[in-house]
Amino acid sequence: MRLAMSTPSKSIICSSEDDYELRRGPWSVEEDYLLTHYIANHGEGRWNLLAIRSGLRRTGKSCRLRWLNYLKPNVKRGNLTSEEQLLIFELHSKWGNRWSKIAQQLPGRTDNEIKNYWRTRIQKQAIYAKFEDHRRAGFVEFVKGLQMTRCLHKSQESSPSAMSIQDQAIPLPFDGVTVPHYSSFGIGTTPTIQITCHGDLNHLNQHEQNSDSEHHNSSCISSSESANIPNMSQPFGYTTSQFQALDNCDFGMCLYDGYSIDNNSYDRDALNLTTTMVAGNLELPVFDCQTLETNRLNKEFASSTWSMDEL
DNA sequence: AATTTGCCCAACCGCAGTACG
DNA sequence: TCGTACTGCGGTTGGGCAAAT
Repeated sequence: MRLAMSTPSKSIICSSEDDYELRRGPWSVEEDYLLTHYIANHGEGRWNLLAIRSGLRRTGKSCRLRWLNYLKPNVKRGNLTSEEQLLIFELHSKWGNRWSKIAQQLPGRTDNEIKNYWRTRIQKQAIYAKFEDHRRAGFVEFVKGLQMTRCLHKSQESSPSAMSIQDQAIPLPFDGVTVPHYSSFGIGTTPTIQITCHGDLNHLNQHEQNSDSEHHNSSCISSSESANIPNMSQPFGYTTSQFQALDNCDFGMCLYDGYSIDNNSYDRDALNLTTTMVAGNLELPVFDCQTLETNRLNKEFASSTWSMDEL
């Protein structure tokens, strides 16, 4: 048995002594057609047999993977929705790297896709923040904390005269952050988006007090709201500079009824995002965390205004 | 404009579990 | 009961592409 790089379509051809060549690498259109056609006529399963009878010079495993991850009709293409992302967070905190199990809860999504999503977008961020064990209790809150940090940066960007909060050790109110009731929104209903956070938000208040008064309402957290909040806990102790790096995660869109709402494009008048204090809890919007290029998002943030008034 | 860098994702690999003769 | 083949899962790799330099 030998391995050789084949020139056509850069695929690798594995040639055995009996001159039977196994193709590897990217699938061609013809191969896709052969596989789809065969399965349409004979059904799935018996992958090794399928690989032989269909005329594909692929292993059964390769055929199965291609079918399940790409060719199967119900496979969804494109970016994960906000709802799917949050569901992944929740399920991963519950089950860990059980990708196939998680994928079962996301119709049309493959374990491979979810795994890739996690690795490229979430795990990377967690490692950067030295939060390597994402199965540890609180990782979901960590992820949501990223969302909140986005909100803080948002407020900063919308208040040009505000004091810089970079490099200040600002404790983030992770504990008690709860999932918003996104799943209960009905089409056509007015959602109340909630994030609850326990603790002292006076540092945020201080930041606000240093802001120009005309931008005073631009923060996600108003002074009045943070006035009587009990002491803050600091479960992870991230500095804002850490989170600014984490900020590269694409938390740039407001979750609304399961749809991603671009900061610039949604109809703000149509939104009724209530921000209320309930027993020391503060409600904040939830952000999408994927799908758009980081730089583009940053530009969008920089150019958009997103004040409490608008909310 | 050319080159480098980093990201994303399709595909591969190895292992474990299951089915079957 | 055992051995083999098949299937499924999770981890890893590498190519393509776009952004950055």
